[in-house]
Amino acid sequence: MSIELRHLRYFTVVAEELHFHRAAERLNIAQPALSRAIRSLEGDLGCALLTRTTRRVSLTDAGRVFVKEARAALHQVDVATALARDAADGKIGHLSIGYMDFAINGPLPRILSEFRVENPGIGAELTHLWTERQRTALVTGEIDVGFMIGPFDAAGITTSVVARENLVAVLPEHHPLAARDTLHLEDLRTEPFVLGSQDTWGPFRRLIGELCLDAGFVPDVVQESHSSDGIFGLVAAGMGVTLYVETARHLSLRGSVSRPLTPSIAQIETVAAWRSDSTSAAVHRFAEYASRPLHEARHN
Amino acid sequence: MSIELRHLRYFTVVAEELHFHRAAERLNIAQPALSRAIRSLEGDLGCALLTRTTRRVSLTDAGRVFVKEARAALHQVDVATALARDAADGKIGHLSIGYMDFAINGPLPRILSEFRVENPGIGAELTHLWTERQRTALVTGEIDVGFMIGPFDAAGITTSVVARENLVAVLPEHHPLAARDTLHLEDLRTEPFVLGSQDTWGPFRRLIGELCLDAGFVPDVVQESHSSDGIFGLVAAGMGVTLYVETARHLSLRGSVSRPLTPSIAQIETVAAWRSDSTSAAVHRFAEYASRPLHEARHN
DNA sequence: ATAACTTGATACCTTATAAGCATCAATATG
DNA sequence: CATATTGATGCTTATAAGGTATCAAGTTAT
Repeated sequence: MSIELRHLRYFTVVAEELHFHRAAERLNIAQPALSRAIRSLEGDLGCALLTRTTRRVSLTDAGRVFVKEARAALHQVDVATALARDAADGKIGHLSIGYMDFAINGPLPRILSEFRVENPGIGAELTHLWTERQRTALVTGEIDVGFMIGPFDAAGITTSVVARENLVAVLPEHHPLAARDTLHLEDLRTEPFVLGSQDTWGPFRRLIGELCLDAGFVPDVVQESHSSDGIFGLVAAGMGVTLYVETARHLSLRGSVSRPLTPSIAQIETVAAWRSDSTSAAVHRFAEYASRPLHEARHN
Repeated sequence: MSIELRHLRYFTVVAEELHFHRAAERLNIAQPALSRAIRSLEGDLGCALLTRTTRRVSLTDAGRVFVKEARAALHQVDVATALARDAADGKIGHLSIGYMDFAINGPLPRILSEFRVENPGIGAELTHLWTERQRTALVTGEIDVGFMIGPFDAAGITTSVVARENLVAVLPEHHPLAARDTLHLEDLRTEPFVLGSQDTWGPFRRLIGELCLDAGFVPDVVQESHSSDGIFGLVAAGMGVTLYVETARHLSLRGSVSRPLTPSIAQIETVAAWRSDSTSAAVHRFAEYASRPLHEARHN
């Protein structure tokens, strides 16, 4: 027979007691069973761990070394079980989170920091991915949770709206329209537009296209950029105007200003999304946070 | 049932194969036995380690954590067995060695360094103890090996002569007798003597007393010192002469000179001693070195 | 010196449990 | 829809772990 934890458990107690009867009592077994178990252990090791006279038991050098290491092994098993249970409870784990600009400039930092405080054992890895890329990454398992423009209805995916924001117009700071407190979308009819590139800002581009159509014009897109920073930079440079979510106010807008659109023509939803069948307890824990009522998650 | 190494061994293989049949084959057991063992492990842990469809097996978060830790535990057991065997073979261990001046200035450094090179796993702790103190320390187990003035015949103690040296006379460098190449013991009849203190240099003092008596005089001891350095210092200061073993030549003797005694009147034995019944393999290994034929151990 | 006690080992038997075999249900695959 | 693959289940057997009684060797007390 090979060495089993039973042997280690027994031996560590014998090494402590240096007395088979007392050790057997502590272990709730009979003394002969203990004697045999230790002999079998010694047989497997191929060396004596104890020197026994009929009256006294003492550790050999090998025994002294072995108790120490055996205790370490037993402890390692305890660690293994404890960590497995923690992992199952979601106390430890790992989350791969995808995010896009609206989320990272909006609700994500607060959700994430609260989550990290209450779940210090869960590591999070953030990856910047545009909305449509996140949708496939979720399905392939590349990311566990995605923060994207909603809505996103797909089989096997659960979503939760983490922000619902109005649109604002963003203008170069010396633009004539910047003099007004609020704007109508129609006011932008003849303005050149700076928008996110079609491939990476697809859903938002489509939404804006629809809204403009409703307002009776097709936006004249003169510049595109992949990043929010790029868009704001182009606006600040006077290349055109753009539409963005309210969180734009939180960004540093050197050279550009944002103006609310009246009446409120649309609300942009940012949703958190995860696989409904996720076995990861870390995801379940995170889902709780992302599912908290919106009024807790909003600043406005 | 509690968790056993069997469970860890099985699970790590299943986690590698992600296939019960292949894993069972590698483990040389039947697949149902493996299925049951893993389920029992999961039961003990209180959480699932694997998600199984009838077609595919994959690790849960807990499973991923657990394989890692389980492998560490198994490795720790391997380490424990390997170290126990090494300890039994005397490849690792610890030696507490007592020494007195003649030994540390003579054969001990060479023996010890050879031993350390060939037995890197055995740690040695050196303690300076005068001969008689070593004899009790050996019996009480305070030290494992002693290097002392021989002979030492006692029940349960094995000794080996590691050096056999002639006496030399040590004189202040400007002493009239220093002009001669060799001396007779009788030449020192009227000289003041510097000797080791009676309590710590007992055996050597007695020996010198006897030799002087044989030569027809009682040495006039004017100064005593506990240490060799002290004795040589006093001699160099012109306080008197002393007798020492030949290794004195290897000491830095500023202000003192040594002269062979003719005819050779006695040989001082330095012996290594250890308990004959020592269970320590490290002691057995060391005993081999200390028992090597004397001609290998001598420089003169 | 000897009786009484303590301690680990042994013999024999029982119980627990791990493993094997045959088979099943679920589900991919062509 | 037939076939093959996969993990689970029921039943039986084999193994080994445990218990009781007892022993032999050594220690302690009288």
